[in-house]
Amino acid sequence: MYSMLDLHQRTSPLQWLLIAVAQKWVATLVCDMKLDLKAKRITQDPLADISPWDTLNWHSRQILNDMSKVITFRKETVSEHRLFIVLSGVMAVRRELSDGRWTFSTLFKAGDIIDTERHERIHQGKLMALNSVDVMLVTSETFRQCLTTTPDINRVYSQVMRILAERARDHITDLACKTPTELVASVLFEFKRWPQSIQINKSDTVVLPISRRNIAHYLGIKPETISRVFNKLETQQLLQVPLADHVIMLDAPKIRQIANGGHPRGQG
Amino acid sequence: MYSMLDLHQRTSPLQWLLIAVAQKWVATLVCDMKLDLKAKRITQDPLADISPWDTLNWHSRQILNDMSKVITFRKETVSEHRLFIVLSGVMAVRRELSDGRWTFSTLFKAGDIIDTERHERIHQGKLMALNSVDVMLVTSETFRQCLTTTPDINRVYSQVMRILAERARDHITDLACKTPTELVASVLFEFKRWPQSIQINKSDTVVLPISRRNIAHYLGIKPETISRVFNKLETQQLLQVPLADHVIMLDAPKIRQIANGGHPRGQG
DNA sequence: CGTCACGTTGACCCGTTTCAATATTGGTGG
DNA sequence: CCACCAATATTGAAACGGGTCAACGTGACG
Repeated sequence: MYSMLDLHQRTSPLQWLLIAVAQKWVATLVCDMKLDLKAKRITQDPLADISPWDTLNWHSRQILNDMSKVITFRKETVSEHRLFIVLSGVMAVRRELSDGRWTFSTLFKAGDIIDTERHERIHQGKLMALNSVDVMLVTSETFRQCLTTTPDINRVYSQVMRILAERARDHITDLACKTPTELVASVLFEFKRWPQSIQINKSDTVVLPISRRNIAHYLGIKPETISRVFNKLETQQLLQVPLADHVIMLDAPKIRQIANGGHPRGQG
Repeated sequence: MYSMLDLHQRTSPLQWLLIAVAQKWVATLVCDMKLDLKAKRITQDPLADISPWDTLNWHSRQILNDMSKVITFRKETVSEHRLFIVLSGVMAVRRELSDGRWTFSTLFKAGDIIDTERHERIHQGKLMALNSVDVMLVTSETFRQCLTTTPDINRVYSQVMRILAERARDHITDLACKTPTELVASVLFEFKRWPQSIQINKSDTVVLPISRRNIAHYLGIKPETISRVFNKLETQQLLQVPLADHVIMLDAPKIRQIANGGHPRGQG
């Protein structure tokens, strides 16, 4: 940049050309630097793009970033940490019965905060990464203190916790009354709302973020049943399954209707 | 009291008798007054006896009491309030599907805080009293502000919220993998942990705090199934059901084992 | 005494699980 | 690039479990 200013002092036609070329080159260089800076800023402030943490003011995010570090769980990893924010991927609480049956009681996606520190009771289940998962690790004491000192963070924290409680109640409702067909229809819409890792322009395409086997464990049914449900819905022209993890909703309203209880027992 | 002192000034045998009678009368009167005072204190500080709110210091409880009022929901009442602490009785979130099926997704007992204020989504289900329920009503703004200004209250609040989240995950696990027999066994222990309205000296007796019909809706099964399960467990000498809402555990360890997954499909 | 809600019992049957076999996918290394 | 393996997904057949429905018993209440 300084050399460019120097060039300006003594101008000749050739030099003008050189200057023009140099300017262009420098411009692209600066542009690249800006992009690089932006990329760097994003990696340093990963919450900026994740709802609802993007509603934090810059200062609050700065506090959070300063007290935390970003780490990655590889697929199938069990986390010993019990307090962090999910940045990408899917984590789950795996809970087991004594004879080996188990379920994913909760799924956590980007933006969710996982706060399952032990209180009096011991067994809470394992925290597992179903994908490669980026998380933002915070230390318990600092974070708890920060919740009392920074109302902005407390606001978002309690908002997320209430959304999670609401999702849990949704899930309970599903498990308690829905038939497998309705369960699958519901979970399609649940995944549809999630931030898709692969951006699909077709808005009616849902990318299943986890394997069907894991979906089955989340819904409390068997993988075979999920397969049969997809078959049935496909023959009814309600959806298409071009790939194992891609579902195209052909008749979203009808699927929505099924998800809300439109397929009780005794309707084939 | 003053008149009694007056009597003391001029003593005669008859007066002594009168004094004695009067003293006794006054004593019982004072005693009654003390009881009354104590009752009044309890009604003024209802959190003093309810875990985990009893761990609050006196000052914090005073703050909570000052900002709130105690009201009673009668049985079957639907509450429009969405933020309060349960003092006695059982409340539930009733959620429905479009075709009439419904479940109690969450049960709230004494000590639980109900904080289901709406965020972006609309339908969260109805808050219902399954009993006569005393609650401590707080105004949202005051309470939220208080959470930021009083760490003591914030501590208990987040403790309760985490316990509730944990209970939700328990419930999800139950619904997702357990057979009806295991569900019923589980719910017996859940109720066993609750503060019993009627104190039973026999520690192995569980008083069902809600009707079997409602238990069925909570567990996502039918009342008929619950009845059959009790029959089966009774013929296996594991428990006794002297009254419809009293269950005596004859073999608590075995029932515990069943609750944790000791009765999968295919075991009769 | 009638009504109503709740709980119980029995018979039947649909649907999900179970089990087994096969097809498909994805990853690894030659 | 292909072969190979493991994990996952699919398909079929059979069995059992809990849902459904109907009828009856019971207790609370006016």
